[in-house]
Amino acid sequence: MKVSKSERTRRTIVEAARKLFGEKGFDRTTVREIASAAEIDPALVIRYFGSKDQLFAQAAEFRLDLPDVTNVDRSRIGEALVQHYLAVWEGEAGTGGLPILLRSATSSETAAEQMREIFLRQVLPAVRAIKGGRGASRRAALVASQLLGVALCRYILKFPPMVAMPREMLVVEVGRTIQRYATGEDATEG
Amino acid sequence: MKVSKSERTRRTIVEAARKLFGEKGFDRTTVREIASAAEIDPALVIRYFGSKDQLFAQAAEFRLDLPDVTNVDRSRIGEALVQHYLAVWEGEAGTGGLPILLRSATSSETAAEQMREIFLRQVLPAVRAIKGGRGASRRAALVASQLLGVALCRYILKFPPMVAMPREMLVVEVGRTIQRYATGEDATEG
DNA sequence: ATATGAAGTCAACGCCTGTTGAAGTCAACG
DNA sequence: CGTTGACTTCAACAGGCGTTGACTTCATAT
Repeated sequence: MKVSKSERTRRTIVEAARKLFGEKGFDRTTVREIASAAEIDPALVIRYFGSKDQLFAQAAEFRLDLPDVTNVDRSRIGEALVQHYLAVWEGEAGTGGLPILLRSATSSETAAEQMREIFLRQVLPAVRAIKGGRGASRRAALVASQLLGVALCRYILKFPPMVAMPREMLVVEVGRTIQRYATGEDATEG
Repeated sequence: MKVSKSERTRRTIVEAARKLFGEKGFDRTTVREIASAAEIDPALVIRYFGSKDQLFAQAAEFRLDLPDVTNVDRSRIGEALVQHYLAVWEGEAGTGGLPILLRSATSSETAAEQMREIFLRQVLPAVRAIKGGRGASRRAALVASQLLGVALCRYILKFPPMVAMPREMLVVEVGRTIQRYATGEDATEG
């Protein structure tokens, strides 16, 4: 079963939208720009997705896919999480859901709400799986704060030392923090 | 020497601008809204500040005023920094420079550049003062990532557990992380 | 009282935005 | 060939934006 022509255009539009939303955020991306990048008419964007907001909602959808850490060396859980997280950010190269949301969530309540959803449905369960208990939601929030902070400084604000830092160093340094937040205990040395 | 009338209006405008920029970011705040909040004509805003961008630049200016930690118990430097940082955020209640910049820096390169300036001129020197050495800029970047991440989750994205967490708990938990990043060593217990 | 200059208002410009409905194109099918 | 139906374009609307220049208001100083 081949994909219909309309389905192909839909995807072209979403791809263009992802790229632009991820680079400039919701407000600074216009329907006309998206259409131009997809080499079609602006009206078609609306016809396919109803409105700019609905297109954004669709473009921003994604799964964080935190790795299963139940069979990872317990003292290396933090590193494993950071490793995966950075790979997600660098892999999707501006077309992924996280950059899109982070770029827009500081000024759009809708996007902020989507971030809270992701925290609730994807980060919190993962942290709970590592170590349950009454403090799980707090620990998850601390984990999220450190991970989002790293992405903010490295990929969005582009603080030079943060950009220059090799990935492995981040994995080790930030990994230790995540380890403590997620498990409640410090990582053992080297 | 009394303040002239024009000076008073100038300040009214900046105050209104600070409030709105801090709540909704640069793009979603209009000159007309600012004027309306200041109870004057939109044209006056431009007359006084030249353009919306110049008004923003002025409204976003601020000093982080990181405390002098040279005479603080060395094992409590992290806590002291977090304590001060949270006080800044909660004190300025949406009218301070940091919320304004953070709300806009994800989609405005100008605002992002201002954030890099603050990192360079205010955070980096403070971290260097605690412990110099070749890794100071990296450690400062890690400090910034954690602090900005906390503000993002607590004041902007409003992750419920992060909002609910008492300030003292944040000071202790995040303080430990900042302690390690800033000094290169862990905090001693209790 | 009248002139002066600052302080503030008004209406409008040109531009860009998301969105709409009618018209057009083109391949598939009777 | 002619007609359908999916796919796409075109031109335009209504509204909001930052910004401008001419006008009014008003306190002050001569």
